[in-house]
Amino acid sequence: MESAIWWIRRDLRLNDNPALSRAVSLAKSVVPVYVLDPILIQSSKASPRRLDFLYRGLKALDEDLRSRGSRLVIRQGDPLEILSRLVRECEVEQIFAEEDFSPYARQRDHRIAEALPLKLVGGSCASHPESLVKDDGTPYKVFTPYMRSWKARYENHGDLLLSAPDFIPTDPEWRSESFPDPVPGESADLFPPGEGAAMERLKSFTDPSTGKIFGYADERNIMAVDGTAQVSPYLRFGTLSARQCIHAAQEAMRLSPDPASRNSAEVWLNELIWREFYLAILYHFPFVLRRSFRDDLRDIPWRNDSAEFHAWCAGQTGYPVVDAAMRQLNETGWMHNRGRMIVASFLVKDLLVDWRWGENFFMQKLLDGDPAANNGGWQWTAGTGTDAAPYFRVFNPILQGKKFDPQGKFVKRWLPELSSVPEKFIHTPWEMPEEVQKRASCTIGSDYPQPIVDHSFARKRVLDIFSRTKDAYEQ
DNA sequence: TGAAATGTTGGGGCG
DNA sequence: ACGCCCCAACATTTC
Repeated sequence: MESAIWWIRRDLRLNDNPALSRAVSLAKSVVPVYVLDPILIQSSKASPRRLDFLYRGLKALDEDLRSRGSRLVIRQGDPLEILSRLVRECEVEQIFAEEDFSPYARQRDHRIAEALPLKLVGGSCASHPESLVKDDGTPYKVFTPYMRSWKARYENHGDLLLSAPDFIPTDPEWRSESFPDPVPGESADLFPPGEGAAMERLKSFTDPSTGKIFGYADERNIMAVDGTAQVSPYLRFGTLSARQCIHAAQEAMRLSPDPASRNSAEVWLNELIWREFYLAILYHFPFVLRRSFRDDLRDIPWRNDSAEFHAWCAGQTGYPVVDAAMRQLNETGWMHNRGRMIVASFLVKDLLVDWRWGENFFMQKLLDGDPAANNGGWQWTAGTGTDAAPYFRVFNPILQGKKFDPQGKFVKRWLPELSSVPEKFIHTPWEMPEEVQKRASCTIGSDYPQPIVDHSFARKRVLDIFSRTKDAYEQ
Protein backbone atom coordinates (compact mmCIF):
# COMPACT_ATOMS: atom_id res chain seq x y z
CA MET A 1 0.00 0.00 0.00
CA GLU A 2 1.26 3.46 -0.85
CA SER A 3 -0.11 5.64 1.87
CA ALA A 4 -1.70 5.22 5.29
CA ILE A 5 -2.75 7.41 8.18
CA TRP A 6 -1.80 6.60 11.74
CA TRP A 7 -4.72 8.26 13.51
CA ILE A 8 -3.56 8.99 17.06
CA ARG A 9 -6.14 9.21 19.81
CA ARG A 10 -5.19 7.75 23.16
CA ASP A 11 -1.88 6.24 22.10
CA LEU A 12 0.71 9.03 22.28
CA ARG A 13 3.66 6.69 21.98
CA LEU A 14 5.94 5.04 19.45
CA ASN A 15 6.84 1.94 21.47
CA ASP A 16 4.50 -1.02 21.65
CA ASN A 17 2.04 0.69 19.37
CA PRO A 18 0.28 -1.90 17.21
CA ALA A 19 -1.54 0.69 15.09
CA LEU A 20 1.68 2.53 14.24
CA SER A 21 3.67 -0.65 13.69
CA ARG A 22 0.98 -2.05 11.41
CA ALA A 23 0.87 1.15 9.39
CA VAL A 24 4.65 1.30 9.02
CA SER A 25 4.92 -2.33 7.97
CA LEU A 26 2.13 -2.14 5.40
CA ALA A 27 2.46 1.31 3.85
CA LYS A 28 5.25 3.11 2.06
CA SER A 29 4.19 6.41 3.54
CA VAL A 30 2.62 6.97 6.94
CA VAL A 31 1.05 10.19 8.17
CA PRO A 32 0.65 10.55 11.94
CA VAL A 33 -2.52 12.59 12.46
CA TYR A 34 -4.08 13.95 15.63
CA VAL A 35 -7.53 15.50 15.33
CA LEU A 36 -8.57 18.02 17.96
CA ASP A 37 -12.24 17.11 18.20
CA PRO A 38 -14.35 20.07 19.39
CA ILE A 39 -16.82 17.67 20.95
CA LEU A 40 -14.12 16.28 23.22
CA ILE A 41 -12.32 19.54 23.83
CA GLN A 42 -15.40 21.58 24.66
CA SER A 43 -17.48 18.94 26.42
CA SER A 44 -18.36 19.31 30.07
CA LYS A 45 -16.07 16.37 30.78
CA ALA A 46 -13.03 18.09 29.32
CA SER A 47 -10.65 19.68 31.75
CA PRO A 48 -8.12 22.46 31.15
CA ARG A 49 -5.51 20.55 33.06
CA ARG A 50 -5.90 17.39 31.02
CA LEU A 51 -5.87 19.44 27.82
CA ASP A 52 -2.61 21.04 28.90
CA PHE A 53 -1.13 17.60 29.50
CA LEU A 54 -2.41 16.46 26.10
CA TYR A 55 -1.01 19.48 24.26
CA ARG A 56 2.39 19.09 25.86
CA GLY A 57 2.26 15.38 25.10
CA LEU A 58 1.55 16.12 21.44
CA LYS A 59 4.53 18.45 21.32
CA ALA A 60 6.75 15.77 22.81
CA LEU A 61 5.37 13.17 20.41
CA ASP A 62 6.14 15.48 17.50
CA GLU A 63 9.75 15.75 18.65
CA ASP A 64 10.04 11.97 18.92
CA LEU A 65 8.53 11.61 15.44
CA ARG A 66 10.95 14.14 13.98
CA SER A 67 13.89 12.13 15.26
CA ARG A 68 12.56 9.26 13.16
CA GLY A 69 12.06 11.13 9.94
CA SER A 70 8.42 11.98 10.52
CA ARG A 71 6.25 14.70 12.02
CA LEU A 72 2.91 15.06 13.73
CA VAL A 73 0.08 16.52 11.68
CA ILE A 74 -2.55 18.28 13.77
CA ARG A 75 -5.98 19.21 12.52
CA GLN A 76 -8.92 20.73 14.32
CA GLY A 77 -12.53 19.80 13.56
CA ASP A 78 -14.94 16.93 13.22
CA PRO A 79 -12.85 13.77 12.75
CA LEU A 80 -15.07 12.43 9.97
CA GLU A 81 -14.74 15.62 7.92
CA ILE A 82 -11.03 15.98 8.55
CA LEU A 83 -10.18 12.37 7.79
CA SER A 84 -12.45 12.31 4.71
CA ARG A 85 -10.62 15.28 3.28
CA LEU A 86 -7.22 13.79 4.01
CA VAL A 87 -8.15 10.45 2.49
CA ARG A 88 -9.61 12.06 -0.61
CA GLU A 89 -6.88 14.62 -1.24
CA CYS A 90 -3.94 12.43 -0.46
CA GLU A 91 -4.98 9.04 -1.72
CA VAL A 92 -4.69 7.38 1.66
CA GLU A 93 -5.69 3.74 1.43
CA GLN A 94 -6.07 2.89 5.07
CA ILE A 95 -6.43 4.58 8.44
CA PHE A 96 -4.91 2.67 11.36
CA ALA A 97 -6.01 3.54 14.88
CA GLU A 98 -5.88 2.01 18.31
CA GLU A 99 -9.30 0.92 19.49
CA ASP A 100 -10.83 3.17 22.17
CA PHE A 101 -13.60 1.62 24.24
CA SER A 102 -15.31 4.66 25.70
CA PRO A 103 -18.88 5.09 24.46
CA TYR A 104 -18.32 8.34 22.55
CA ALA A 105 -15.24 6.91 20.83
CA ARG A 106 -17.00 3.71 19.81
CA GLN A 107 -19.87 5.64 18.32
CA ARG A 108 -17.51 8.01 16.51
CA ASP A 109 -15.40 5.17 15.12
CA HIS A 110 -18.46 3.26 13.99
CA ARG A 111 -19.63 6.31 12.05
CA ILE A 112 -16.21 6.80 10.48
CA ALA A 113 -15.75 3.14 9.59
CA GLU A 114 -18.93 3.31 7.53
CA ALA A 115 -17.45 6.04 5.36
CA LEU A 116 -13.72 5.47 5.41
CA PRO A 117 -11.19 2.59 5.39
CA LEU A 118 -10.67 2.62 9.15
CA LYS A 119 -8.80 -0.31 10.65
CA LEU A 120 -9.01 -0.51 14.43
CA VAL A 121 -6.19 -2.27 16.20
CA GLY A 122 -5.92 -3.45 19.82
CA GLY A 123 -3.53 -1.97 22.31
CA SER A 124 -5.40 0.13 24.84
CA CYS A 125 -5.74 -2.88 27.09
CA ALA A 126 -4.21 -6.32 27.22
CA SER A 127 -7.45 -8.31 27.16
CA HIS A 128 -10.16 -7.23 24.76
CA PRO A 129 -13.54 -6.87 26.51
CA GLU A 130 -15.19 -9.04 23.85
CA SER A 131 -12.77 -11.90 24.28
CA LEU A 132 -12.50 -12.11 28.06
CA VAL A 133 -15.98 -13.30 29.02
CA LYS A 134 -17.41 -16.16 31.05
CA ASP A 135 -17.85 -19.61 29.54
CA ASP A 136 -21.49 -18.85 28.87
CA GLY A 137 -20.46 -15.83 26.81
CA THR A 138 -21.66 -13.18 29.25
CA PRO A 139 -19.31 -10.57 30.74
CA TYR A 140 -17.78 -10.91 34.19
CA LYS A 141 -19.35 -8.71 36.85
CA VAL A 142 -17.11 -9.68 39.75
CA PHE A 143 -13.47 -8.79 39.87
CA THR A 144 -11.89 -11.92 41.34
CA PRO A 145 -13.11 -14.46 38.75
CA TYR A 146 -12.35 -11.88 36.06
CA MET A 147 -8.81 -11.56 37.36
CA ARG A 148 -8.27 -15.33 37.52
CA SER A 149 -9.45 -15.75 34.00
CA TRP A 150 -7.39 -12.76 32.84
CA LYS A 151 -4.23 -14.25 34.33
CA ALA A 152 -4.86 -17.71 32.95
CA ARG A 153 -5.37 -16.32 29.50
CA TYR A 154 -2.67 -13.68 29.44
CA GLU A 155 0.09 -16.10 30.40
CA ASN A 156 -0.97 -18.28 27.51
CA HIS A 157 -0.28 -15.87 24.72
CA GLY A 158 2.90 -14.51 26.25
CA ASP A 159 4.25 -11.05 25.69
CA LEU A 160 5.17 -9.56 22.38
CA LEU A 161 6.06 -5.95 22.99
CA LEU A 162 6.63 -4.00 19.82
CA SER A 163 9.58 -1.67 19.63
CA ALA A 164 9.32 1.77 18.12
CA PRO A 165 9.91 1.83 14.35
CA ASP A 166 13.40 3.11 13.58
CA PHE A 167 12.14 5.16 10.71
CA ILE A 168 8.67 6.42 9.93
CA PRO A 169 8.40 7.49 6.30
CA THR A 170 6.30 10.63 6.13
CA ASP A 171 6.14 12.87 3.09
CA PRO A 172 7.75 16.20 4.11
CA GLU A 173 4.99 18.07 2.30
CA TRP A 174 2.63 17.32 5.16
CA ARG A 175 2.11 20.43 7.21
CA SER A 176 0.42 20.68 10.56
CA GLU A 177 -2.06 23.31 11.47
CA SER A 178 -0.66 25.21 14.40
CA PHE A 179 0.01 23.28 17.58
CA PRO A 180 -2.29 24.15 20.47
CA ASP A 181 -0.60 26.18 23.18
CA PRO A 182 -0.22 24.89 26.72
CA VAL A 183 -3.00 26.11 28.98
CA PRO A 184 -1.63 28.86 31.26
CA GLY A 185 -1.40 27.90 34.91
CA GLU A 186 -2.38 24.30 34.32
CA SER A 187 0.97 22.59 33.97
CA ALA A 188 1.52 19.60 36.21
CA ASP A 189 5.11 19.41 37.39
CA LEU A 190 4.59 15.93 38.74
CA PHE A 191 4.07 14.50 35.26
CA PRO A 192 6.52 15.74 32.65
CA PRO A 193 5.12 15.11 29.19
CA GLY A 194 6.46 12.64 26.67
CA GLU A 195 7.18 9.00 26.18
CA GLY A 196 10.73 9.28 27.47
CA ALA A 197 9.59 10.61 30.85
CA ALA A 198 6.83 8.00 31.04
CA MET A 199 9.14 5.09 30.32
CA GLU A 200 11.68 6.44 32.76
CA ARG A 201 9.06 6.47 35.50
CA LEU A 202 7.94 2.92 34.80
CA LYS A 203 11.55 1.79 34.64
CA SER A 204 12.49 3.31 37.98
CA PHE A 205 9.35 1.96 39.65
CA THR A 206 10.14 -1.57 38.51
CA ASP A 207 13.94 -1.40 38.72
CA PRO A 208 15.18 -4.84 39.88
CA SER A 209 17.33 -3.44 42.68
CA THR A 210 15.71 -0.15 43.70
CA GLY A 211 12.14 -0.37 42.40
CA LYS A 212 9.36 0.62 44.76
CA ILE A 213 7.22 -2.10 43.21
CA PHE A 214 8.85 -4.58 45.60
CA GLY A 215 7.44 -2.81 48.63
CA TYR A 216 4.21 -1.78 46.96
CA ALA A 217 1.87 -3.99 48.97
CA ASP A 218 2.48 -2.01 52.17
CA GLU A 219 3.92 1.29 51.01
CA ARG A 220 1.13 2.06 48.57
CA ASN A 221 -1.17 2.81 51.46
CA ILE A 222 1.07 5.21 53.34
CA MET A 223 -0.11 8.52 52.04
CA ALA A 224 3.01 10.51 52.89
CA VAL A 225 5.22 8.05 50.99
CA ASP A 226 5.52 7.99 47.21
CA GLY A 227 5.05 4.25 47.17
CA THR A 228 2.85 4.11 44.08
CA ALA A 229 3.93 4.02 40.46
CA GLN A 230 2.41 7.38 39.51
CA VAL A 231 1.97 6.43 35.89
CA SER A 232 -1.81 6.81 35.61
CA PRO A 233 -1.78 9.96 33.40
CA TYR A 234 0.59 8.20 31.02
CA LEU A 235 -1.68 5.17 30.82
CA ARG A 236 -4.65 7.47 30.34
CA PHE A 237 -3.13 9.03 27.21
CA GLY A 238 -1.38 5.89 26.03
CA THR A 239 2.07 7.39 26.58
CA LEU A 240 2.63 3.98 28.11
CA SER A 241 0.81 0.89 26.90
CA ALA A 242 -1.00 -1.39 29.30
CA ARG A 243 1.11 -4.24 28.01
CA GLN A 244 4.35 -2.43 28.81
CA CYS A 245 3.19 -1.98 32.40
CA ILE A 246 1.93 -5.54 32.67
CA HIS A 247 5.15 -6.87 31.25
CA ALA A 248 7.15 -4.81 33.74
CA ALA A 249 5.01 -6.15 36.60
CA GLN A 250 5.48 -9.74 35.48
CA GLU A 251 9.22 -9.27 35.10
CA ALA A 252 9.33 -7.83 38.61
CA MET A 253 7.45 -10.90 39.88
CA ARG A 254 9.91 -13.17 38.12
CA LEU A 255 12.93 -11.33 39.51
CA SER A 256 11.64 -10.94 43.06
CA PRO A 257 14.15 -12.13 45.64
CA ASP A 258 11.51 -13.23 48.15
CA PRO A 259 7.79 -14.07 48.40
CA ALA A 260 6.91 -10.71 49.96
CA SER A 261 8.32 -8.65 47.11
CA ARG A 262 6.86 -11.06 44.60
CA ASN A 263 3.49 -10.55 46.25
CA SER A 264 4.00 -6.79 46.08
CA ALA A 265 4.64 -6.90 42.36
CA GLU A 266 1.54 -9.01 41.93
CA VAL A 267 -0.54 -6.52 43.91
CA TRP A 268 0.49 -3.88 41.39
CA LEU A 269 -0.35 -6.22 38.52
CA ASN A 270 -3.79 -6.64 40.07
CA GLU A 271 -4.26 -2.87 39.98
CA LEU A 272 -3.60 -2.96 36.24
CA ILE A 273 -6.18 -5.73 35.95
CA TRP A 274 -8.69 -3.55 37.83
CA ARG A 275 -8.16 -1.02 35.06
CA GLU A 276 -8.94 -3.63 32.42
CA PHE A 277 -11.93 -4.85 34.43
CA TYR A 278 -13.53 -1.41 34.52
CA LEU A 279 -12.80 -0.86 30.83
CA ALA A 280 -14.67 -4.08 30.16
CA ILE A 281 -17.54 -3.10 32.47
CA LEU A 282 -18.02 0.19 30.64
CA TYR A 283 -17.76 -1.58 27.30
CA HIS A 284 -20.49 -4.07 28.16
CA PHE A 285 -22.65 -1.80 30.35
CA PRO A 286 -22.29 1.75 29.01
CA PHE A 287 -25.35 2.83 30.98
CA VAL A 288 -23.19 2.95 34.14
CA LEU A 289 -22.15 6.45 33.11
CA ARG A 290 -25.73 7.57 33.65
CA ARG A 291 -27.02 5.47 36.50
CA SER A 292 -26.25 2.96 39.19
CA PHE A 293 -25.27 -0.51 37.98
CA ARG A 294 -27.37 -2.10 40.70
CA ASP A 295 -31.10 -1.64 40.43
CA ASP A 296 -31.79 -1.78 44.15
CA LEU A 297 -29.71 1.31 44.93
CA ARG A 298 -30.73 3.36 41.93
CA ASP A 299 -33.04 5.77 43.73
CA ILE A 300 -31.15 6.94 46.78
CA PRO A 301 -32.64 10.21 48.12
CA TRP A 302 -29.41 12.21 48.01
CA ARG A 303 -29.16 15.36 50.09
CA ASN A 304 -27.00 17.12 47.48
CA ASP A 305 -26.32 20.12 49.70
CA SER A 306 -24.48 22.50 47.44
CA ALA A 307 -22.57 24.34 50.19
CA GLU A 308 -21.31 21.05 51.60
CA PHE A 309 -20.34 19.85 48.13
CA HIS A 310 -18.31 23.01 47.55
CA ALA A 311 -16.60 22.63 50.91
CA TRP A 312 -15.62 19.11 49.85
CA CYS A 313 -14.32 20.36 46.50
CA ALA A 314 -12.17 23.00 48.16
CA GLY A 315 -10.81 20.73 50.89
CA GLN A 316 -12.67 22.54 53.68
CA THR A 317 -14.62 19.76 55.39
CA GLY A 318 -12.79 19.96 58.71
CA TYR A 319 -11.54 16.36 58.38
CA PRO A 320 -7.81 16.74 57.76
CA VAL A 321 -7.16 13.63 55.69
CA VAL A 322 -10.12 14.41 53.42
CA ASP A 323 -9.07 18.01 52.96
CA ALA A 324 -5.41 17.19 52.39
CA ALA A 325 -6.29 14.71 49.64
CA MET A 326 -8.64 17.17 47.94
CA ARG A 327 -5.99 19.86 47.98
CA GLN A 328 -3.46 17.43 46.55
CA LEU A 329 -5.91 16.86 43.70
CA ASN A 330 -6.62 20.54 43.18
CA GLU A 331 -2.97 21.48 43.21
CA THR A 332 -1.38 18.61 41.28
CA GLY A 333 -4.05 16.92 39.16
CA TRP A 334 -3.36 13.63 40.86
CA MET A 335 -4.53 12.02 44.09
CA HIS A 336 -3.17 9.10 46.05
CA ASN A 337 -5.46 6.10 45.61
CA ARG A 338 -6.06 5.75 49.35
CA GLY A 339 -7.11 9.40 49.28
CA ARG A 340 -9.52 8.76 46.43
CA MET A 341 -11.30 6.11 48.45
CA ILE A 342 -11.41 8.27 51.56
CA VAL A 343 -12.74 11.42 49.90
CA ALA A 344 -15.22 9.48 47.79
CA SER A 345 -16.57 7.66 50.81
CA PHE A 346 -16.86 10.96 52.64
CA LEU A 347 -18.78 12.69 49.85
CA VAL A 348 -21.15 9.83 49.19
CA LYS A 349 -21.65 8.38 52.64
CA ASP A 350 -21.02 11.23 55.08
CA LEU A 351 -22.48 14.06 53.00
CA LEU A 352 -24.96 12.00 51.00
CA VAL A 353 -24.04 13.70 47.74
CA ASP A 354 -24.80 11.83 44.51
CA TRP A 355 -21.68 9.94 43.43
CA ARG A 356 -22.08 11.46 39.94
CA TRP A 357 -21.23 14.89 41.37
CA GLY A 358 -17.96 13.53 42.67
CA GLU A 359 -17.35 11.64 39.45
CA ASN A 360 -17.73 14.87 37.47
CA PHE A 361 -15.48 16.82 39.78
CA PHE A 362 -12.77 14.18 39.49
CA MET A 363 -13.08 14.32 35.69
CA GLN A 364 -12.51 18.07 35.86
CA LYS A 365 -9.39 17.75 37.96
CA LEU A 366 -7.63 14.46 37.33
CA LEU A 367 -4.88 14.20 34.75
CA ASP A 368 -5.65 10.50 34.60
CA GLY A 369 -9.41 11.12 34.40
CA ASP A 370 -10.86 8.29 32.37
CA PRO A 371 -14.57 7.48 32.20
CA ALA A 372 -14.19 3.75 32.82
CA ALA A 373 -11.85 3.76 35.79
CA ASN A 374 -13.36 6.87 37.34
CA ASN A 375 -16.91 5.60 37.10
CA GLY A 376 -15.86 2.18 38.36
CA GLY A 377 -14.17 3.69 41.38
CA TRP A 378 -17.08 5.93 42.29
CA GLN A 379 -19.68 3.22 41.91
CA TRP A 380 -17.47 0.90 43.94
CA THR A 381 -17.34 3.39 46.79
CA ALA A 382 -21.01 4.22 46.61
CA GLY A 383 -21.83 0.52 46.74
CA THR A 384 -23.90 0.81 43.58
CA GLY A 385 -21.55 -0.84 41.10
CA THR A 386 -20.40 -4.25 39.94
CA ASP A 387 -18.43 -6.00 42.61
CA ALA A 388 -18.92 -2.93 44.77
CA ALA A 389 -18.11 -2.37 48.38
CA PRO A 390 -21.19 -3.35 50.43
CA TYR A 391 -23.26 -0.28 51.21
CA PHE A 392 -22.61 -0.58 54.92
CA ARG A 393 -18.88 -0.21 54.42
CA VAL A 394 -18.34 3.38 55.55
CA PHE A 395 -14.84 4.78 55.90
CA ASN A 396 -14.12 6.59 59.14
CA PRO A 397 -11.97 9.57 58.10
CA ILE A 398 -10.34 9.77 61.53
CA LEU A 399 -9.34 6.12 61.62
CA GLN A 400 -8.21 6.18 57.99
CA GLY A 401 -6.01 9.13 58.83
CA LYS A 402 -4.52 7.41 61.87
CA LYS A 403 -3.89 4.20 59.95
CA PHE A 404 -2.48 5.54 56.72
CA ASP A 405 -0.95 8.83 57.82
CA PRO A 406 0.00 8.04 61.42
CA GLN A 407 2.24 11.06 61.98
CA GLY A 408 0.10 13.41 59.93
CA LYS A 409 2.93 14.08 57.48
CA PHE A 410 0.63 13.90 54.48
CA VAL A 411 -1.92 16.15 56.18
CA LYS A 412 0.70 18.74 57.04
CA ARG A 413 2.15 18.74 53.56
CA TRP A 414 -1.17 19.88 52.08
CA LEU A 415 -2.72 21.79 54.98
CA PRO A 416 -0.21 24.45 56.08
CA GLU A 417 -2.72 25.78 58.60
CA LEU A 418 -2.24 22.55 60.58
CA SER A 419 1.55 22.56 60.41
CA SER A 420 2.02 23.15 64.15
CA VAL A 421 -0.81 20.95 65.39
CA PRO A 422 0.58 18.22 67.70
CA GLU A 423 0.55 14.65 66.38
CA LYS A 424 -2.03 13.67 68.98
CA PHE A 425 -4.63 15.99 67.46
CA ILE A 426 -3.63 15.96 63.80
CA HIS A 427 -6.65 13.90 62.73
CA THR A 428 -9.02 15.43 65.29
CA PRO A 429 -7.98 19.08 65.46
CA TRP A 430 -11.38 20.13 66.83
CA GLU A 431 -10.47 18.27 70.03
CA MET A 432 -7.56 20.60 70.73
CA PRO A 433 -8.07 22.48 74.00
CA GLU A 434 -7.99 26.23 73.62
CA GLU A 435 -4.38 26.65 74.80
CA VAL A 436 -3.20 24.02 72.33
CA GLN A 437 -4.98 25.79 69.50
CA LYS A 438 -3.26 29.00 70.51
CA ARG A 439 0.15 27.39 70.68
CA ALA A 440 -0.41 25.80 67.26
CA SER A 441 -1.69 29.13 65.86
CA CYS A 442 -4.68 27.24 64.59
CA THR A 443 -8.07 28.35 65.84
CA ILE A 444 -10.73 25.86 64.90
CA GLY A 445 -13.57 27.68 63.23
CA SER A 446 -11.39 30.40 61.69
CA ASP A 447 -7.96 29.05 60.67
CA TYR A 448 -9.37 25.61 59.96
CA PRO A 449 -13.07 24.64 59.82
CA GLN A 450 -15.08 22.72 62.36
CA PRO A 451 -16.03 19.28 61.01
CA ILE A 452 -18.79 19.81 58.47
CA VAL A 453 -20.71 16.88 59.94
CA ASP A 454 -20.25 14.53 62.87
CA HIS A 455 -19.03 11.27 61.43
CA SER A 456 -20.83 8.89 63.74
CA PHE A 457 -24.08 10.75 63.16
CA ALA A 458 -23.47 10.70 59.39
CA ARG A 459 -22.69 7.00 59.47
CA LYS A 460 -26.02 6.16 61.08
CA ARG A 461 -27.80 8.47 58.67
CA VAL A 462 -26.37 6.86 55.53
CA LEU A 463 -26.90 3.31 56.78
CA ASP A 464 -30.51 4.14 57.43
CA ILE A 465 -31.08 5.77 54.04
CA PHE A 466 -29.33 3.05 52.05
CA SER A 467 -31.15 0.25 53.82
CA ARG A 468 -34.51 1.97 53.36
CA THR A 469 -33.75 2.40 49.66
CA LYS A 470 -33.04 -1.29 49.33
CA ASP A 471 -36.13 -2.22 51.29
CA ALA A 472 -38.32 0.05 49.19
CA TYR A 473 -36.98 -1.58 46.05
CA GLU A 474 -37.68 -5.07 47.32
CA GLN A 475 -41.29 -4.26 48.15
C1' DT B 1 -9.57 -2.09 49.18
C1' DG B 2 -14.27 -1.04 57.05
C1' DA B 3 -15.88 -0.06 61.29
C1' DA B 4 -18.81 -0.65 65.19
C1' DA B 5 -21.12 -3.64 68.19
C1' DT B 6 -21.07 -7.63 70.55
C1' DG B 7 -19.05 -11.83 72.36
C1' DT B 8 -15.19 -14.47 74.47
C1' DT B 9 -11.12 -15.29 76.99
C1' DG B 10 -7.71 -14.89 80.35
C1' DG B 11 -4.75 -12.48 83.59
C1' DG B 12 -4.55 -9.89 87.70
C1' DG B 13 -6.36 -7.34 91.72
C1' DC B 14 -8.96 -7.95 95.57
C1' DG B 15 -11.98 -9.42 99.35
C1' DA C 1 -7.36 -21.02 97.73
C1' DC C 2 -11.27 -19.27 95.68
C1' DG C 3 -14.74 -16.57 93.40
C1' DC C 4 -15.72 -12.29 91.63
C1' DC C 5 -14.99 -8.34 88.96
C1' DC C 6 -12.60 -5.51 85.70
C1' DC C 7 -10.80 -4.90 81.47
C1' DA C 8 -7.62 -5.47 77.77
C1' DA C 9 -7.04 -8.21 73.86
C1' DC C 10 -8.79 -10.73 70.53
C1' DA C 11 -12.63 -12.95 67.76
C1' DT C 12 -17.07 -12.84 65.71
C1' DT C 13 -21.13 -10.74 64.10
C1' DT C 14 -23.59 -7.00 62.38
C1' DC C 15 -24.29 -2.81 59.91
